[in-house]
Amino acid sequence: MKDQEGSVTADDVAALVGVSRWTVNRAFKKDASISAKSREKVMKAAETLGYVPDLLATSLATDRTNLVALLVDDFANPHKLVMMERLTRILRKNGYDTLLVNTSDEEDASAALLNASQRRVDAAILIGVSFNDQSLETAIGAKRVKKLIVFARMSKNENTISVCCDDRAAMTAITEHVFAAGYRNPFFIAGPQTQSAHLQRKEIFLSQWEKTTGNRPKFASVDRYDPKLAYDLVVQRFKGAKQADLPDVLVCENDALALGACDAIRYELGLRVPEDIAITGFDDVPQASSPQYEITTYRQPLTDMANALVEVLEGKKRTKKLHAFLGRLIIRKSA
Amino acid sequence: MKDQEGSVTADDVAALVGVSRWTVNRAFKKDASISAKSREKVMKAAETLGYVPDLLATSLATDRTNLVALLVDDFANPHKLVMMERLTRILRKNGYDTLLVNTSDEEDASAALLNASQRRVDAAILIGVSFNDQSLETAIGAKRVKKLIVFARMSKNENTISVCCDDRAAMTAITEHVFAAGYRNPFFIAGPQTQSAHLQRKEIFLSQWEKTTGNRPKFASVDRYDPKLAYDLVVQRFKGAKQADLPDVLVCENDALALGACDAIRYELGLRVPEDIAITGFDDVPQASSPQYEITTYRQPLTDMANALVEVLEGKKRTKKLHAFLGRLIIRKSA
DNA sequence: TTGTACGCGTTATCAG
DNA sequence: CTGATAACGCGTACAA
Repeated sequence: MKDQEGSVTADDVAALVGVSRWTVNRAFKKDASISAKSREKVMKAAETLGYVPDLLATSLATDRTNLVALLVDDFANPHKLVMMERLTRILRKNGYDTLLVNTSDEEDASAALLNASQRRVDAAILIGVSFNDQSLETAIGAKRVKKLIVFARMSKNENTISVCCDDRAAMTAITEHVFAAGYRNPFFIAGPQTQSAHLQRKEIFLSQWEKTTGNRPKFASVDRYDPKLAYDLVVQRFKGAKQADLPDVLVCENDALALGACDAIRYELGLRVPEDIAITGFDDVPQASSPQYEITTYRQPLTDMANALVEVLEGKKRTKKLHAFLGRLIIRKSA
Repeated sequence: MKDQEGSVTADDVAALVGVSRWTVNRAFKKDASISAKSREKVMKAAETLGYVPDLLATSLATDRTNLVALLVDDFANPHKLVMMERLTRILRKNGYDTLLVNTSDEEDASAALLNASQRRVDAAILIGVSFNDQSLETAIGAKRVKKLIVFARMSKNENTISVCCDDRAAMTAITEHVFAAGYRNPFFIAGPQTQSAHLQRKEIFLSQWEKTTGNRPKFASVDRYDPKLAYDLVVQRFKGAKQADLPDVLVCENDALALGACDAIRYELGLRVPEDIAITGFDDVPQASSPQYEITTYRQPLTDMANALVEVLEGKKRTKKLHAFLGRLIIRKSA
């Protein structure tokens, strides 16, 4: 026999006030036809009883959960922390709660997604990368997930909506800056290459650079956005290389890679940044502005993007497949 | 008129198989009395129809959601990313989903907590710091939250369960190491001081050091676990100070602070780490092992802690108020 | 403005 | 082992 069992229902309040349960419900509904007097009485009683509507029951009845699943897979990328903070805050401000789904473990990924769908999330938001194209298809195919949104990336998938930064404008700005700064021998470090959640940064940079200078830069990619992997890549690729074979600037797909690359240049190649090899990143993670790094980077308009995301959730925006926003180039010392 | 409306219910499956809805349900329940044959038929039909039990309805009926709220407030601390990854993964492995609640905005905090409780989470897990003592009290008082667990911290609150690292053992190890390494003039940098989710590191270090050497170290604290704040603190406190007034080691409450302090020593004071001033941290965040920092730190047994957390959720562990685990000192170059 | 069936999809429990 | 009834807490639609 537990205490009074925490669960106060609308009936309890109704009984106390002396009205029907539905009147109580109306009191909690924004634009319901109820007399101010009734509402006031109800609210007061609710207060003393500690009643609040049960979202579980509400969701079950309305088929709207106000819950979204946030699928994340690369926890090694510090930018994820920034994104999560911004997204959860703005979503909450708009009445949404966030289910954090860790899909870094391939096996669990589909199970996790399935589970989220079983909770009838209003939408699934991908802010990961290497999310299995296959299970994504499955999820959509089964229509279990009402909306699938790819955040901060493009998606070629037909059934998906992308809310992201305008990569073309961004990389153009970076390219122009790098060129104007006098660098002539860039090397591009890319992240994982997937179909479902794609980034065009590499392609855009390569073609822009080729258009400008006539030659196509070399590049390489790593499997995850993990500074350590970028570190290893730089070591393996450039340690002991002849001066002539070294690039004069490393254009990185994002800061996570840039940070690792920067460490490698200094501690493994024994060279200086930017004097010997310059670096650019993307995202403007907090670390990028640390005096140790001072990475020249590009800041995504996260708030705009998050707000657009909300609009997509509410169905305000037309079912446009792509919502792209302009960010800002942040010039620091690294390039 | 939407398509077939995604929502396949047990009734649909039942109709297809030619049994009652309850038989279908039993097929999905681990230890239900149902013939193997029936189950097989049901499962096959479910597969083709794409049926999975609805967790909303299940929760409503069972009063168990298998959902926990993760309350986070200091997103500037990179260790949070590590914790979130570990927790979500282990929770999921044990059948729990995670609601990520951002409480960094004071105003939203209580609303967010209330909202989580309206979803009937099985427990609320605090991995933040400056969580408002007041709203915590409110939450517990209203009995809206069944279990309140403070992760990676101590809590003086009676109605709370702590799952954390043994700070006494940890700080003892750090103290001994620092002393053995020959440092004699330490300065402690602490984080925010709250009641609800407390850390004893400062107190323990101060008393241990005093016991060993006879003098009590000086210390200072910042409002958030943000490298930038530690950076500013070091600058403000030591920039331009006389050699004699400088400590020979900065013992930091965690890596977030250590990283910022390290930057300040090098870039603002123009000194070397560890030659001029050494540093120790806590948590062993990924960055701490970067060649730029090489921070001597202490790694919490996160997996053990997460598993203990699960046991608390399942009610296996006695309602012990505190569950502490032993971590490991990681010695690097910074001290 | 207020009150009344009925349904949302599942589980617990009892009858057959 | 299987079918049926009640209940979880609330929303919609309609009637009063």
